[in-house]
Amino acid sequence: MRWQTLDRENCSLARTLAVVGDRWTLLVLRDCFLRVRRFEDFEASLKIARRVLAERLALLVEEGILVKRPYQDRPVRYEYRLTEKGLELYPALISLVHWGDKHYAGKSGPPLIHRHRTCGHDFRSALTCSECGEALDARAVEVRPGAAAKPAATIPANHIRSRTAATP
Amino acid sequence: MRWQTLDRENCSLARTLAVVGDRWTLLVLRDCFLRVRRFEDFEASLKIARRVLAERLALLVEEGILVKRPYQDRPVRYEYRLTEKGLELYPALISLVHWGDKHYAGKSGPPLIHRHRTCGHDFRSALTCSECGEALDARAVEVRPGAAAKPAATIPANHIRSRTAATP
DNA sequence: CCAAGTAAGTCTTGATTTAAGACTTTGTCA
DNA sequence: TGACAAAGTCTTAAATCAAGACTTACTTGG
Repeated sequence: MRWQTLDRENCSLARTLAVVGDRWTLLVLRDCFLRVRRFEDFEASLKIARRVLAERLALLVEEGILVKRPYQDRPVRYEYRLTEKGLELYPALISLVHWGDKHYAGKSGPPLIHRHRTCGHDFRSALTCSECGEALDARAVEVRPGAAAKPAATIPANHIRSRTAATP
Repeated sequence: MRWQTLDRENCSLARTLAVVGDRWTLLVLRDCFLRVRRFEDFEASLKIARRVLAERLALLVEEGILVKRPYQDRPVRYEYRLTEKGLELYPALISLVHWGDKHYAGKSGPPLIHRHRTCGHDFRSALTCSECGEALDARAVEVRPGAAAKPAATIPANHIRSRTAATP
C-alpha cells in the first residue's frame, strides 16, 4: 500500500495515519505540545534531518494542524504553532505517552510529569464515555458500520455484524 | 535517528513509538480491536505484504502486546490476541479514530460507530483528568521533569522549567 | 565596506525499508 | 493421488529516508 493513498481508505484510523501516522510527525507534535516552535529548536530537540523536518512541518501546515507565522520581520522568521485541530490530537498523544510511562519507564519513574492546572494534581489521563462518563474499556465497546461504511473495503466479512470489540 | 535506538530515548512517547509507532503496526492493532486474529485475515483486511505482516506480528508478540496461540492442532494453526498490555492501547487508538472521524469523515459520517455496552449509547471518547474527573485540555496541562529526566536529551533548555503546555 | 553570524531552508548521495508475489511446509479432504 | 489451506519465508526491484554540505537573505561588529 502506498501511504499517499491511505487517506482514501474508508477507515478513520487509516485517514488519520495518512496525516500524522509517521514517527517523526508524532515526535514533532510532541515538541509542539512542549512549546517548541522554531525550525532550529525542533532540529536540536529531535536531531531530525533538516530535509525531513521541513517536509513534515509543511505537511502539518498544509493539513491545518500547525500554522506558520512570522514572529519577526527583517529578516522574516517563522514559527509553527498548533491550531485548534492540532490541539485536538492531545488525547491521542497523551494516551501514548502514559502507555509508555506505564510499560517502559525505568526504576525512577517517567521522564515527564503532567499536572492538571485546573485541579492542581499530577494526573494520568483517563478515557471516559462521552455519554455516561464512566471509564472506557475496549471490551465494553461494540462496533457497527456507519452510513459511510463500505464493509468489504477494510472490515472482513465476519466483522460487519455488530460485535463486541476485543475480548481476548 | 535509527528507530531501533529510539527505545533508549528518555521520552515515553519515543519509547512507545519505537514499539507501536509504525503505520502498519497501528493498523494491525486496529484490526485486533475489531477481532481479527488470523494471519490470512490480517492480510486480506489490510492488503499488507506477508513479509511485513509476519515481522510486525512477531514484534508485537515479542513486546507482549499480542499472544500467539494455537486454535487447532493437526495441523497446528495460530491466532493472535491482544494481551492486557495490548488492550491498554485502546485509549490512544480510539482517540486517533475519533480525531479522524471529526476531521476526515465524509458527508455521510464516520465509517464505524462505537457503542458503549455499559450505558447503551453511541459515544465519542473523552479524555479526563484521573484526579478531578474534568475534561482535559492541552492548555490546562503543565509539564515538569520527573526523577528520570535528563533534560538535555530530549527537552530543549527553555522547556526544563515547569511551563504550561501548548497555548497557541 | 567586509567578514562573520543566524534562521530557515534545499540538495545530493548512499543506506534502509518496503512491496509484490513466488516458493515452502505441514497437514487435510475427496 | 491431487487439490487445497494456513501460515509463513525468500528474492529483487522500487521507494523512502538520513546525514550533512550548501544556499539564501538579512543583521551586526570592526
